[in-house]
Amino acid sequence: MEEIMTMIFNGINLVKELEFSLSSQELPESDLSNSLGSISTLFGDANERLKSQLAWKNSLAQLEPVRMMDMMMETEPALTQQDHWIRYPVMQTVKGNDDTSRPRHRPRKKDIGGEETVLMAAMGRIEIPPDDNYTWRKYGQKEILGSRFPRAYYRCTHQKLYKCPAKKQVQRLDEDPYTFRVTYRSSHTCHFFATSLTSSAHVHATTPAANVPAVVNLAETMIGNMDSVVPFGELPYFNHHCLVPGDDANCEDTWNYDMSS
DNA sequence: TTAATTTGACCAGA
DNA sequence: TCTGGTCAAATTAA
Repeated sequence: MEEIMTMIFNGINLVKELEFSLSSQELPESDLSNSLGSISTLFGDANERLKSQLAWKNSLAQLEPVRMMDMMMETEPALTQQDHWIRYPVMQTVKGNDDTSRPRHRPRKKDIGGEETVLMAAMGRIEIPPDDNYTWRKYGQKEILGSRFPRAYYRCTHQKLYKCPAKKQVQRLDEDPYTFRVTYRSSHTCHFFATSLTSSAHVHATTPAANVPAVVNLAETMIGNMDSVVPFGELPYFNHHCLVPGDDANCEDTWNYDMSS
């Protein structure tokens, strides 16, 4: 983090130098271009490093939320709960729901299948939840009774193309505007992820929590394409076994973390 | 031009 | 009848 702060301060110094040069009108256009390029590169690099750092912490937390929380509390016990969420975005499962009762004309939440609600911290003090490595398309927003913030409704971008039923709702918490309650409904069947198509081929199907894609995607960001590093079969994968095709209610979903198989 | 977002209306369940 | 979830036309962004 210190390195990132140093980069930011260096960028600020460059801006100040540029400002001074402009005010004294002693800067040729070629130097102006170089100066702007340096500033842009410096802030861009700092931003990228920051994003990588946050994504890394986020993905670790998604793998083992409880253990990660314990580890972080051990190392920084003085942090408040809110500071903790802001600094280390953590995904916490709140509840599950597999109610699949009563068919209706228009598919409603109880028809769609599995439901999982997680709490996700904003990436810093901004009003958007962290990326979960899927591409979503917003299809609605509603003011919710008793809530200060509206609820946003998203469906998978690939809904039409691949008939992917995945949906999610995002709601900011009244008590903590920097925390989002994200409710995932139905699993992705599109098998594609926002930024990594190559790695997605290794994942047989997807789950709402999307843990593995996040890790694979992050690893690719850090060390390049996983194809050249991790042989197929050594990645954890998701089994989606249906007795009746299309009948999610009677499917068996399991993660296989056994690297020896 | 295409894709995504916004937003008011509509629908279904409680 | 109220509320939450979805639709779809209009608008905006890329």
